[in-house]
Amino acid sequence: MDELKRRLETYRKLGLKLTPQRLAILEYLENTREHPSAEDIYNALKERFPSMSFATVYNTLEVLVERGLVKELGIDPSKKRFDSFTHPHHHFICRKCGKILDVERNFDITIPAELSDCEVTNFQVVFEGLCRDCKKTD
Amino acid sequence: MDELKRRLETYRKLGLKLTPQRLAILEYLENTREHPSAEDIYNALKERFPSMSFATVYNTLEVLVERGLVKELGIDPSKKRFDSFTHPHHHFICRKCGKILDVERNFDITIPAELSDCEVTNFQVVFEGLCRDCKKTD
DNA sequence: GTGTTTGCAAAGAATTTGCAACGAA
DNA sequence: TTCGTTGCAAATTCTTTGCAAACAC
Repeated sequence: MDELKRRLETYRKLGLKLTPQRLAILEYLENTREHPSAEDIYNALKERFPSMSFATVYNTLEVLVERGLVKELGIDPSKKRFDSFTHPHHHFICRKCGKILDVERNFDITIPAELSDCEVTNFQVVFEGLCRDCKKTD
Repeated sequence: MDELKRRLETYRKLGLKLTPQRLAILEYLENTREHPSAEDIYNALKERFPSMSFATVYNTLEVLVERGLVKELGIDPSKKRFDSFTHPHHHFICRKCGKILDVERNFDITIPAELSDCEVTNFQVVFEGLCRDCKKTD
């Protein structure tokens, strides 16, 4: 399938070795909107790769983040979350269950003057509250 | 001084016991714009309270966050940061040194339709990039 | 006095590292 | 063959917890 070829291409361009584990991690990230943590990824893949270790997940994520293929989110204070959807977009986090939702709307935000001596590479709006499900059981 | 009285008042209203450690932590948080981590707070206070433990810092922070006196920031993926400046405001984080700056400008943001079934309690804009100092040594 | 908070040490989560064996190029 | 990657286990870092002693009220 095309998808696989694209992934192979992507990796090759970055000069990374194409191990099955790496392909699986990238594939998993690209096919979820769940903003998984390292543990989520590990759990999702351990059936297919019973011998895979956490270190591999962390190593791969580190490389992917370095190369800009994946974003590391600092939204959840309890652990890192990862997002392969790198178009600029925004997030909502449920303060009860921790679910993170994408917000794809555009906000018209100009870099404030007080940051004029910083190099601002991007920004995102983080909404916080209760998601639909947690609102019910509040 | 007035400051001390105010802090005592604040605590009393919340029904919290006024231990010297707690007063010191709240005082420290109120007098810094550094968005310190638990460790920063511990280090800053261990001279005055050589016997104070990390547990006390964490306990106190937990209580302060619960009562809304302090905000827990999820901006820094490597650890929790705390902010006693509870007016709604925004942040910039340096992706190199981790410094967090306040951005007090107002942004005109309306809750997007896709979050209409969530209860959005607040939002903040997070800017990311290199601070003035790190820009130089990039 | 009573019930909370402290301090300590130990446990627990999340993440990182060292290193030998492995495998993609 | 070569050098980057994997897997394991151990180490680190950050945070939480259990419990007896101390202290605010």
